[in-house]
Amino acid sequence: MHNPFRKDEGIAVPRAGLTVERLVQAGAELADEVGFDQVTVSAVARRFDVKVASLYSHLKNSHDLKTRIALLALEELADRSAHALAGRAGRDALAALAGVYRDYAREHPGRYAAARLRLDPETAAASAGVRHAQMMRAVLRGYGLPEPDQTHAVRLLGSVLHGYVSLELAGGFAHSSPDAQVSWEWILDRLDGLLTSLRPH
Amino acid sequence: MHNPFRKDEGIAVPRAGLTVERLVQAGAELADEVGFDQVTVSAVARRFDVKVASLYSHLKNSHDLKTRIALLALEELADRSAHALAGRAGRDALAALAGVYRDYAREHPGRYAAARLRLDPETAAASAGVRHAQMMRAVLRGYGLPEPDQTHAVRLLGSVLHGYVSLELAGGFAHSSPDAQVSWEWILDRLDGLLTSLRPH
DNA sequence: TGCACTTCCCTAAAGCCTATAGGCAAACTC
DNA sequence: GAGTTTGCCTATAGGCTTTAGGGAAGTGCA
Repeated sequence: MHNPFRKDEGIAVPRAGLTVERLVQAGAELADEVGFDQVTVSAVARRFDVKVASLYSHLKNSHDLKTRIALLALEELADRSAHALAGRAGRDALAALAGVYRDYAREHPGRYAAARLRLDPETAAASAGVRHAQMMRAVLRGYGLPEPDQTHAVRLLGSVLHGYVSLELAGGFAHSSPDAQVSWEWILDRLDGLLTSLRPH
Repeated sequence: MHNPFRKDEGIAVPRAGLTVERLVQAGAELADEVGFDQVTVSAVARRFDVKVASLYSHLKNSHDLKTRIALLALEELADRSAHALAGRAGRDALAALAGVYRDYAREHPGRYAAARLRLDPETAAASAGVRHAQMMRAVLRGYGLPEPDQTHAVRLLGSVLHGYVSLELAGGFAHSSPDAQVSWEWILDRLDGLLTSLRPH
């Protein structure tokens, strides 16, 4: 697979070149293919055609692997969000951010599930989760809401995005009309209207 | 625990009285205590002070156990919802339904997680999930929305409820002001206002 | 009451996963 | 090229899942 040399029946067995980064990357791919809860140290070892014990010099344990995959997913999602938000404001920014979440979840369901992993406070504080919060606030700042409305709106927006994407990923809207895409746009329109109507004048 | 007789060092070892119902009930309690993903056939067997293999005459496999816990949770949640909705309409009904979801998730986090388990189509179709959909539509019917708006609104409502409850359960709103309760009410108010404004006149 | 039959929980065993300890050889350092 | 470090290995132990088969407690009927 990743290192064809390792399966040779010859005498020389080159090293597999394992690094934490490669392991986490492989774990993320595995998550997208078979589901985040199916990601296991054993499965990743199998991908590299290497014995399981070999991974334990790179990873503390199974939870460590999953946490790192979660952090990777949060980074990727934050990067995409930052890129999509550049130069946008208002409804445009809202739609861009929402689109990033939805697309990421559909392209990388396993990673998206990983990003929902509950992190311990210190890890969370050092993660890209902070950037997510900042960007969400940035989008809402465009609507000029006073506090505490802005905070409430952050929570509403977070709930809608996460909730919709989760339900769609779980197949909740499949095989029923109207198409999920139409509802998505309808929801964004209503959300935009709501936020706009909250601006003090 | 459930059957003190079984640990007696005496000769007679009475039967444990295992039934699918008791196993599922114990599994649900276990889920609330240690998390749904920690629910295992072994752990349930331990609760009844019984060997693991004994459970396999009552349960097909581990997945069967989890599915049954999910179905139990869906039933309980649907029952509570039906009770809470009786005689209510409009904003009242909306708040009642939302309150049931939120309270259930906080009282029974493991069961709530179980309720989010992805069921195969036939199982889902025969589950209380159907009642959930009906009740959500019933709440929205009170707002007199035309189609396809009503469907969009069902999806929005589902997303907000599930999203908010998930995020709160994951600790997303803990240790930050304003209090999650305040945001919750704010969100319900906005949602009610939004739905009301959509009614054709 | 006695006997057959069913039900219930058991022991045994195999397979996969996590995790730790210790070993040998490849790769780097000087 | 010798010494050190690094990287992947074997071996091992414990936990969870699942199947196969056995023995004893309960049930029904003569």
